[in-house]
Amino acid sequence: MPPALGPPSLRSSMSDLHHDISHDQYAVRSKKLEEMRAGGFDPFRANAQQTHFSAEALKAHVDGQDNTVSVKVAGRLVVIRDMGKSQFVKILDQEGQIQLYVKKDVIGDEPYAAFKKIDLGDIIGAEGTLFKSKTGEVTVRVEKYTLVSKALRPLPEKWHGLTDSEQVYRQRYLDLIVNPESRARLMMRSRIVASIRQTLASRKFIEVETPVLEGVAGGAAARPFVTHHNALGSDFYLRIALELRLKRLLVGGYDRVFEIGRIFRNEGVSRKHNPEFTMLEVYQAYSDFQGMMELIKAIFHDLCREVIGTFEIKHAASGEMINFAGDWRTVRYFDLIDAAVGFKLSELRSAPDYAARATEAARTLGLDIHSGWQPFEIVNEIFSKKIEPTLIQPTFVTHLPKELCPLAKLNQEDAGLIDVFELCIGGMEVAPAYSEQNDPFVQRQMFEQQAGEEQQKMDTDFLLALEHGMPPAGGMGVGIDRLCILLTGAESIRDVILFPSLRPSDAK
RNA sequence: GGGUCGAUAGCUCAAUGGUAGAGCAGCAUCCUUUUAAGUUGUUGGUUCCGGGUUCGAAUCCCGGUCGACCCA
Repeated sequence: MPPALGPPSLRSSMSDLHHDISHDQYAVRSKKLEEMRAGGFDPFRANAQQTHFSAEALKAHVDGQDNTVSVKVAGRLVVIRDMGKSQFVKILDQEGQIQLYVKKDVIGDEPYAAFKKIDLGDIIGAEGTLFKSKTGEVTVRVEKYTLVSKALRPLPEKWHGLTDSEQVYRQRYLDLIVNPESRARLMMRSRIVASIRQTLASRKFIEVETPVLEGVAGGAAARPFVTHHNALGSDFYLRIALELRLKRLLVGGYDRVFEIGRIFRNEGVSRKHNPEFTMLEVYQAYSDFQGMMELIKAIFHDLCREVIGTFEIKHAASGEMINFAGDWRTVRYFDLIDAAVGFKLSELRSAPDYAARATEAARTLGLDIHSGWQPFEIVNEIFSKKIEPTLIQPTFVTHLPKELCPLAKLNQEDAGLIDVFELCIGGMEVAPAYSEQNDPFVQRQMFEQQAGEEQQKMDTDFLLALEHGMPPAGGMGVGIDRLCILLTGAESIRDVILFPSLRPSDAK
C-alpha cells in the first residue's frame, strides 16, 4: 500500500485517507496476518520443534567447530537487526535469549521475503547450525524457520522495558518478556519452592493438600474471606492458616507432614502484605521447637547452596550483608525487651503495675499505646516496632509470652511463656515455630483464655481430634513470599508474586 | 481507612496558563557478521474520566477512577 502523500491539509481531502494504517500497529499486524492466511499459511495452525532451550543451545556449540551442531529452537522475537539481505534477530525462551542469523541465500528468496514481514513479538521456530559470530556470540545459522504465532500488539520499548507498575502487575506477561530482572526474580521463586520441597522430601516429610474452604477459619488470628456453597447451603471461610488441618494428620499417624499452600487474609494490602499469600507449614512428630531450628537452618543452607549460590545476601533496605552460614543467634524475647526499654521490665511481669510500667516504657520509646491494651500487647508493640526491624541477621527469638499463641506448649519453668521461636531475618518475621500443644485440656483453656484484640476462633472439631491423642511434635510456618523477598532482594511482596492482588479494572 | 505523589503517542519520557515534542516501536528507503546495529525520510494524540476558573488549560481548582509510597 502506498503511503499517503502531501501535507495533511491536502491529504485530508484524499478519499483513501482512512486506508493509511501505518501508524496503527495493531492494524498493520492484522493486515499481515490476513495476507498470510489469504496466501494459504496460518501461523496459528503451525507448530515448531524445540530440541534445545536457548541456554542449552549456547552450551552445545563446540569452540572452533562452527556449523557442526544442529539445533531446533523456538521463542519470541525480541530483537531484529535487519541488514537488507541478512538479519540478526534474537528470540526469547524460558531460559533466555539466543541470536539467530537469517541469510537470504541460505533460506531462499521467498522464505526470506516472508521473514522480512515478521514483527517484533512474533513467535517462531528455527532450525540450523551453531556458529560463533565475528563478535564472539554463539548464533544459530538458520536454515529453516516457521512462524507459529502472530503478535497483533507491539512489545513495550526494548531498552527501558516496562516501568509502569500497574501494567507490570496487570500484564505480567509483558514484564516477563521485556524485564529480565523480573524474569529472573520470579523464576527464582519457583526454584526456592522446589528446593524446599526437596529438602523436606529428603527428610521423609509427606506433602499433603488440605481444604481451602473451611467451616471455621482457625489456626491464626485474622479476618477471613467469606464465601457461600450453594449445594451445601452454607457459608465457608477461606483458610487463614494450615495448622489445624495438618495437626489432625499427626493424630492420624502421618508423623512428618507439610503443605505449601495459599492462605487468605481479608486485610490491608501493602509492601509486605498481599490478601492471598503462600505459606509452608511443617509438622514433625517426636520433635519440638528446637528440632525446627535445625530444620529451618537446613532449609536455608540448601537454598543458599543450590539456589542462591552464596551464604551471604545483601539486605535491600539496610545494605547490610545477611550471613546464613555459621551459628544463628538465639535470644530470649524478654532479654530483647529489657535491652530496648533500658531496665528489667521482665521482672515486673507479675507486679500489679506491670501494665502501667510497660505503657510508660513504650511511650518513652515514642510508641502510640492504646489505653485498653493488655500488657502482652504493649510489650509486643515494643517488640514489633523497635526490635524486630533491627534483627537483620538470622535470629531465633525464644520464650515468647503465652498470650501470643494459644497453640504452643507452655514452658516447663515459666508457665507464662511458651516453647517457641520466632525466626527474624532482615527485620521481618520469617518463620514462627512451636513445640505443639497436644494436651486437649490445656488447649481448650488456651482458646478460652485468649485476650486482646487478635483472638483465634475455637475449632471444637480440632479439640475432638486432640482428645484422640496427638503425638508431641515440633511445627513451623514459613511465609514463602517474605522468604522470596529476602532471598531475591525484592522491595515489595508484589515483586515476588506473579499476579498480585489489584482492584479489578476493565480490560481495554 | 487517612496523608503525599502520579496518570501525556504502542512503550520510555519532555512541554512558564499561549501551535503538545523526542527516543524506541511503526511505515517507507539503503545495507549479507549485527550487539540499544547503522542510514535517509515519515505517520501517529479524547494529554485517565467528569465538571469548573480563564480570552485561552496537559498545566490552576473541585469531584471521580486506577496506581505508587508513607501511616493506621
